[in-house]
Amino acid sequence: MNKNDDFESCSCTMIHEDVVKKVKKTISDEDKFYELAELFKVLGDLTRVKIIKALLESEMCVCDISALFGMNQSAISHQLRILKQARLVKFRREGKVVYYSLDDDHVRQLVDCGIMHVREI
Amino acid sequence: MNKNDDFESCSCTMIHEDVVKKVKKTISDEDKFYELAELFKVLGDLTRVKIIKALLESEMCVCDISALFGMNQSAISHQLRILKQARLVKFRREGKVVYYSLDDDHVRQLVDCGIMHVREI
DNA sequence: AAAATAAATGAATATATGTTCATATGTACA
DNA sequence: TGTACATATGAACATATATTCATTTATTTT
Repeated sequence: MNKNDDFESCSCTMIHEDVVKKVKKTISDEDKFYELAELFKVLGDLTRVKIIKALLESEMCVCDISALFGMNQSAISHQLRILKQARLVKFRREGKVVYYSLDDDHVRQLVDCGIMHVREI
Repeated sequence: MNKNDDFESCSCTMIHEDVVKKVKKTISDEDKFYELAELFKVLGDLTRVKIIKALLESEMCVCDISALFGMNQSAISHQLRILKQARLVKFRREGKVVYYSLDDDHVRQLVDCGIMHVREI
């Protein structure tokens, strides 16, 4: 009987079976980790981080965000869609203009946590 | 004189000049945002998030991490290098075996913040 | 010194992702 | 109803990235 029997096949020899078993118990829910990685992935882009940082200051429309960063309106729209899908931003329409803002305070906390790590912005 | 003169060229018309100017002041340091995005990008991968979650529980060697996730030793090594470069993990060597652990408590906070957003893991 | 083992690294490949361009949609106003 | 403008969307392209395979490096043991 092989030491690796409880785990998926892998070219490695397990060295500390006790540690691996203990840790394995705590990370059972793969789906949740997928979601967590997806969340961080959404924040892991310069354009999107900048958009979020801007929205931390003020609600803004697509045009103004584009102008602020000197970027294509389409590029901003695409990124806003990704932020929207991740429920990081929400929007409201007023005539032709669509205003975006942060969806909740978790976002602020999350960004602040990140800033703490890279130090002062 | 064009409204956009203070900003890089962009196909858009700025709508709320006051808002854009106000926000622009607060996001002057582009480099820091780049670092912030890089940090989130590093966390934005399923394998790396799982490694970090494992290391939240216990220091582990490369072999054991590989066995835990049933993944190639090389794949894990590559990912650990990325985590190392981002100063999210540190390591110590003991003979042939290299043990990895989290670099500091910011990491824990950051992951906890993320978990809060995607709800219970 | 040679063999064995844990980990790291480089190259290759397949996949994912961001931006641009062109165009469509939605709204206001003449 | 037609024009103008703000935004959204689809396709294309270029770039970035994760994993695998093959190999190398570092360390221990015989």
